[in-house]
Amino acid sequence: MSTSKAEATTPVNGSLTRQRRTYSIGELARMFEVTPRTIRFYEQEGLLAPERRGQTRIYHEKDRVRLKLTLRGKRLGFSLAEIREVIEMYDAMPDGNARQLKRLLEILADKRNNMERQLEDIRLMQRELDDVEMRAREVLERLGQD
Amino acid sequence: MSTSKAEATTPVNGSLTRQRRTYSIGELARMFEVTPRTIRFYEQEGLLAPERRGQTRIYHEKDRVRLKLTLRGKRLGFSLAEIREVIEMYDAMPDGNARQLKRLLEILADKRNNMERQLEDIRLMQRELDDVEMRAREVLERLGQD
DNA sequence: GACGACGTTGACGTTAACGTAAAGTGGTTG
DNA sequence: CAACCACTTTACGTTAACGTCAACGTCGTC
Repeated sequence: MSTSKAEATTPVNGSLTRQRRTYSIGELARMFEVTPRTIRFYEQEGLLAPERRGQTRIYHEKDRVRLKLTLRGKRLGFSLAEIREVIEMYDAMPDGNARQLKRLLEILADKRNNMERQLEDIRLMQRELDDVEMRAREVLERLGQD
Repeated sequence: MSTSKAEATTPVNGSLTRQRRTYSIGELARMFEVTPRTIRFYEQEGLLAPERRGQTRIYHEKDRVRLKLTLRGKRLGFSLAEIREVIEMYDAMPDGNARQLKRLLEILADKRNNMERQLEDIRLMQRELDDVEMRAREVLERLGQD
């Protein structure tokens, strides 16, 4: 998990007021700094279901958003299976039966707990980092003086 | 990544005012809800270096803290290799040369960026969860009325 | 002194999440 | 038309992080 910056938000809509609705796999890959292989793998795992023009995949806004959510979920440590579960339930929502919906709410509560824990972890970890950094700077100081 | 609760903080110091300094591998495992195998693996990967009484491992407070930090790091998505890198540099700090220390500060800055990004991710994810939950509740409502 | 609980070291197995290489298709461009 | 992309499928390879199993040693106790 190294540093990077790109988040690939909504495109800036260069000319007209609602266009550029589709993407190739390569475009999407560059946008999010993943490989096409990764995107195909996500499809194979049921996280994406792009349109097909013949053999080649055509991605729309919806697919892009899904990919974005998927990658965000990954950064938060969710497995692809977990992410898929939520996505599937979300898609099945309109006609979902009560049991399914309650199950979904359970999962969401679980994720929420997870988020809370991570927030706490982050706070603690930041303190640790502060501490280590302080010590490191002190040592550096002394090295400079001698 | 499922839900659980134990964090295994400092023991409550039952009788005297500074005791219970060592742990067996099994105790530690139960404390943090991992298997002994996991703990041995972390040692093999250079994250722990417990004392040995003959063959058997003896863990002190220091080791327990390290394990705690390691697991926290894991929950935040760091690899064992990354965690080890930080631990090693931390240990080598007192006599670390300037280059090493600067490298450490770089790594820390990197982790910090990571934390920031995760905070943002969590905020965004929480909104998504809110949204999904709302819709789910709406659908449930309608199911109840009809 | 047999038994069970706990510890030890190998060594091989497993899963998730891709990487990589091979071999083919379809379009456009000099 | 040949060369070059970008895309496709199939399939085997790889890495991290353990799980699992075998075979053994060491206590305490019944």
